[in-house]
Amino acid sequence: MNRADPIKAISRKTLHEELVERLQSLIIEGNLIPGEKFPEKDLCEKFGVSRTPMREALKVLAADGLIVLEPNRGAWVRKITLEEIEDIFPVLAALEALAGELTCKKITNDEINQIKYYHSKISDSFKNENLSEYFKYNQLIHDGILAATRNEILIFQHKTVASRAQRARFVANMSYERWKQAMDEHKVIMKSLEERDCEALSQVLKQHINNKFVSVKELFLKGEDV
Amino acid sequence: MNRADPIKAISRKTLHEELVERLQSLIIEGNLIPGEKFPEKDLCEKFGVSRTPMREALKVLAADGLIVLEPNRGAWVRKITLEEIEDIFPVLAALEALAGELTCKKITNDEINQIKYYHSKISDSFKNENLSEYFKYNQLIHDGILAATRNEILIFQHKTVASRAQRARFVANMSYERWKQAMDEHKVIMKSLEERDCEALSQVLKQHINNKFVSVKELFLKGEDV
DNA sequence: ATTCTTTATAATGAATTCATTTTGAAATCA
DNA sequence: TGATTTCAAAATGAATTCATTATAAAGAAT
Repeated sequence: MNRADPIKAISRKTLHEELVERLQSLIIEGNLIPGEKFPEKDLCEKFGVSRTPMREALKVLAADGLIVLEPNRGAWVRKITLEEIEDIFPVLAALEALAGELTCKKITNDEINQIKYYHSKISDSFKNENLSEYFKYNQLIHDGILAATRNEILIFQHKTVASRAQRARFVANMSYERWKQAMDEHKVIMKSLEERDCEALSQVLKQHINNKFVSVKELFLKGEDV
Repeated sequence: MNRADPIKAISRKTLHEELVERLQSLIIEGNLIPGEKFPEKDLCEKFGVSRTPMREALKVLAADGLIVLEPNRGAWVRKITLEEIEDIFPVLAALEALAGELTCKKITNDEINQIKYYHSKISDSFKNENLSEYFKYNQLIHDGILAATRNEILIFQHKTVASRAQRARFVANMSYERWKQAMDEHKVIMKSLEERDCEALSQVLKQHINNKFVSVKELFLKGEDV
């Protein structure tokens, strides 16, 4: 599949695919409460589908680890524990480090320019203290780096692990200090990318995740909910 | 969940769970031919189940990337390409490297002794040129190292990626030279583990995968089937 | 003969139905 | 009062049924 190919195949979606996506968003964005049981019937009524495609979707989400299915007992959104956070971030850091190495070797100048644009936007949002804009461009930058690795397996695994991290509501919170730190890290990310310094990029991406790890863990211990 | 806990919860399995496991084995062991279509009806008859649980299982396998589902067209075992092999192994190497780091810090003496036992068995199987025994104990050693990381996310992601690698039949083939090289690597793995040298263990596990990568790639290019 | 329609068959998508298990409230007993 | 048992209602597991889409063979047209 050529990335530059402007013609994309028309993707026809089955109900269960649609449901997987919608439910994933609901869970990641925290609209379904962890630990709370949700009966199939209610979900089916909300989405206006029968139980068959809904149950298919639930199996997929369970395989991804977003929900827990107990035979004959039903589905729960998986609770986030400190232990899970401590498991997730080192794996995410390792995947980001690899992404840094690979991206450097594969990224095109056009792609670097695109990310430079996002970087300028993210600087603006920091100056304007616009947090939701920050998250938007942060996501675009990191997705851009991942896509440039040209490694479908890495992209897929990263997405899976990142979505589990995302569920910690704390990921979307930041102290001003952490925000400032993150901006400094982003500067180093951009610099390493432009210089195509693989080692440096790999290291700073890993450090970026590890610093976020520290920040998320602090917020989790303070909040102690989710 | 405590690993040492001798009492395991009785696991009642639903049909679809059973099917996922059985189909996974069939695919990984190469009993279902990549690229070949398999109609639901045939599978249902073979396993003696109705379409409902079978279809649930297929969705899960598709989410794991073992099969491809096209709406209204059915299911295929995903073909392995050179590109996929080249994507898989670097990710696997990164995960193994992380496993090495973590294991060193967490592994108990009992667990090291258990792995030492497997190592003695694997040396025997090399001497006796018993390849299937070699693979058996190789699997046990690597599973033991993963389990000792105590990182459920890492264990899960590693399993997913490793199962995709496993599908390359070539993984289960080895030249005598490669086998000898692998045995040398195993010696270094054991030494690093006993000395709890994190850095060394991480490096040798990564190298172990990268050398396997080279060997698998060669066999793939020679064979050019699957 | 080759290509294009047409149409019957088969396969998949999704809703419904039936069977089994869980759940929780009412009834019973200590 | 509190614990245990019983049983009806609700939820889930799985099979069946119905609807829609793909497939491929037969016939028509060039």
